[in-house]
Amino acid sequence: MPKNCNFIEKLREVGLRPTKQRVNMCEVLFNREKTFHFTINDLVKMISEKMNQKISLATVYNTVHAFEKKGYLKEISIDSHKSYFDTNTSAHHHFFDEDTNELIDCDENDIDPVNIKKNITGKKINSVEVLIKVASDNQNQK
Amino acid sequence: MPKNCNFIEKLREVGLRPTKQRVNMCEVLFNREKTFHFTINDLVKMISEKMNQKISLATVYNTVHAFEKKGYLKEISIDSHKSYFDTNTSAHHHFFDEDTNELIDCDENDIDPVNIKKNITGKKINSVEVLIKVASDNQNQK
DNA sequence: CAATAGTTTAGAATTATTATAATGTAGTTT
DNA sequence: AAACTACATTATAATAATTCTAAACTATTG
Ligand SMILES: [Mn+2]
Ligand SMILES: [Mn+2]
Ligand SMILES: [Zn+2]
Ligand SMILES: [Zn+2]
Repeated sequence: MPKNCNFIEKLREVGLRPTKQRVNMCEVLFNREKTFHFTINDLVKMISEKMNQKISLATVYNTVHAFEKKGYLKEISIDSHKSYFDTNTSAHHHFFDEDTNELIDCDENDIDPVNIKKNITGKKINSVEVLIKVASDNQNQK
Repeated sequence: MPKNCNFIEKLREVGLRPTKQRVNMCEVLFNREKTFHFTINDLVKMISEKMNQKISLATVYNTVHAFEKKGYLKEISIDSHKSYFDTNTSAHHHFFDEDTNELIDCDENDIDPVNIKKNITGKKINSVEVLIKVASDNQNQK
C-alpha cells in the first residue's frame, strides 16, 4: 500500500467494506514513508491519538487480523507473551534489541540468504524467518 | 544433562535445591535418549502420568523458568499465543509443521550456517534462530 | 534439632485474546 | 431514497496463559 492512495478502493479490491474504522486504520498504518512494527496496544494508542477518536479494542483485533489475512500485515513472533505486527509484508528478517524491546528490519545487505538443503518430506516451505537477538555490548552478561 | 545421572547433584551444582518436584521434573525432562519439545501443558500431563503424582501448575512454571535461567531449557517462540520449550539447548534451528503444530529440529545437514554480514552498531548478537514454517504440499493454499 | 532461607501450593489476579449479542452501517434492491 | 440484507462495530463477558500472593512446607545450616 503506497502513500496517498485511495484506501477506500484498496479495501474494496480485497472484499473488505471500507468502514470509517478501517479507513482510519489504513491511514495510521500505511499512509507513511516507512514501514514499521507495532503491537496491538501501540496501535490502539496511535489511532486514538492521530484520529482523535475512540475505537473498540475488538475492532482493532478484528481489523488487524483481516488485514493480515489479506496480506497487508505480517505477524512477527518474538518471545511469546508478545505479538508484533509488521507493515512490511515482504520476506525479510529481523534483529530484536533485547535492551529496548525494539524490532528492527534486517537489510538485504545485513544477512546472506538462508540456504535450506533438506526439507521435511512431503511438505512445502511457507516461510523462512531469521530472528537475531542482540543486546548491549557491555559487561551485561545476561 | 546426560541420562542416568544424579539429578540431585546437578541441581545442587547450579544452586537449585533438589526438591522432590524438581528431581521429578528432571526425570521427565532429561532422563531419556533424545531431546524433545514441549508446552507447559504437555509437561504437566507428562509429570502427573509418569510420576503418578500431582504437581502445582505454578511449580511447573517456576521450575521450567528456573531451568531455563540455568541453561537446561530453551524457550522457542512460534506464532505467539504458544510457548514451546526445548530440552535441546544447543544452538539449532527449527521446522514448524503448521498441519500438526509440531516443532522439529533442523539437522546440521538441513541448513547452511546463517551468515550475518552487518550487525547493529554497539550490540552483541545473543542468538540467531531460523524458523521454517512448512505445511502439506497439497492444494491447501493457505 | 532449631533457625533460616528458599520452595510449593491453591487460589486470586493480571494480561492478552476471542466470543457474544445487540446495535449500526455499507451496498444492494426495490 | 426507503427498505433490505449482509457485514461490521461495540461494550462487555468469557477464556486462556501466565504471574502473583501469602500461607504452609522443606532442605540446608549451625
Ligand atoms: Mn516465558
Ligand atoms: Mn494472532
Ligand atoms: Zn519487519
Ligand atoms: Zn529444538
